[in-house]
Amino acid sequence: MAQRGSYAKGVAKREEILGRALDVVAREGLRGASVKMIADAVGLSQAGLLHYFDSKEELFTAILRKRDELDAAAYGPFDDPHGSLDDIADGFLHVVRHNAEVPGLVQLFAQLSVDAADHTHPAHDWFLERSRHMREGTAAAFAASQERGAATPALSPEAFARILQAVSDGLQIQWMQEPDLDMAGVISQLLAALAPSSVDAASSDAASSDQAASR
Amino acid sequence: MAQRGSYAKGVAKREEILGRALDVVAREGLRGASVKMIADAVGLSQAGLLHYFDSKEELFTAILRKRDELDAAAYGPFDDPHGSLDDIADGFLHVVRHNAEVPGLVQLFAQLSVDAADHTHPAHDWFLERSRHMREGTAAAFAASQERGAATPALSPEAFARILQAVSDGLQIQWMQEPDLDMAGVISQLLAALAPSSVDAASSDAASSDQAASR
DNA sequence: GTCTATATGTTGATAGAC
DNA sequence: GTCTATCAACATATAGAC
Repeated sequence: MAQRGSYAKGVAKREEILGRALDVVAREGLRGASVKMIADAVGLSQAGLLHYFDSKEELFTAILRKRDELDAAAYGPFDDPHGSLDDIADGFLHVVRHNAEVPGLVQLFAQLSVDAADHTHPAHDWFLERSRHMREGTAAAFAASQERGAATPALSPEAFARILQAVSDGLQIQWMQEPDLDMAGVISQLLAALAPSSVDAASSDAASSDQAASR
Repeated sequence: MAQRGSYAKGVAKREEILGRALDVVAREGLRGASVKMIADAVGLSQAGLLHYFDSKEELFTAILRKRDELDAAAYGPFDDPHGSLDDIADGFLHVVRHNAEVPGLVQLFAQLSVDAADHTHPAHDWFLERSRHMREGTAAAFAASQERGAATPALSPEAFARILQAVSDGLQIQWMQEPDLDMAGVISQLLAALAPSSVDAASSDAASSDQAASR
């Protein structure tokens, strides 16, 4: 079963590099992230690193992709179109809380979000697709919750999904500026206001998260 | 009264440059804004422009400051701590709708928001202060609205202010990626769900804004 | 597969002529 | 007050040795 040849090995090494890059970026943060910084961090030369990733944008996108992968594994796929709103809210809040421990990734995500708004940016389509996919699951779950009478009828499911996503992205920017901000606490309150039933379970294990919605 | 000396002239010229820069940036858009781009746009050399603004950051911050100033003049100070939630929502939605016509400013704001998260960035304090100031007015108005029973009690005023601001910032990023997105429509729906009375007046003159919350 | 060395471009800022 | 010319610093990407 031992795979032979450079292809499998290259892929494995690429994964290993990604894992290490993720670690370093998450911990150290990264302002004006450059290829060289990551290369140094993972113990390769800049050219050596670009042997695995053809361009800066591809590298950074791969890091975020890996992050999504790990988050989904750890906290469940919170974009599952068949999940209940409770489950989605629960997974979502876990991810948000986790984000507060990886400032470098939040910073990288925010920076790339802005850069990738350019329609010619290599990561543009990935961001669009990720966005759309996440909203679809959220909207479906919200619609189901509305039918049960558990969520407010004042909002269209699409608007709710947009809002949840926008709040999350926007809070990350505020949090980068004010690290004391309790992102999960604010989102919990929003969910409690719009879809009361979805929060009871999700925030029961996070009694500390509503101490300060803002400060 | 004709002021003499280079100081007054310098200030006037600086203002004129700012106005022109705002115009061009707003209309043409601006990706990865550089000093040279703006210099070209306003018809100066790069060095000529930096004669009025000592650094790149100061220039960009001045442009956004000017934008706030003009918005406040056109749509009222939506951060007035004594305004009603109706007035604030009204002004806020006007600004949001206006933003959809000045993509370059939205892009510049988003870019600088991320950059200025760095605590050593020259515009860091300005962003913090602007943020805090806006939220204060919103929170106070929301609290008053709650007391009248017009807004949901499920949310603390501080959380509401945070949410409104985060949604606004987050939607701008989504909108940069999907220009069809109706930012004001989404925000209207959110306000309708959280503080019903504040929307009736504010969105009555914008019947077209709820055609599509998302697309 | 990984390195060193480098090509090539851009940036923000400064010096000095006019 | 505005320009041209130039600067050093840094980026990404590539070529070629090993």
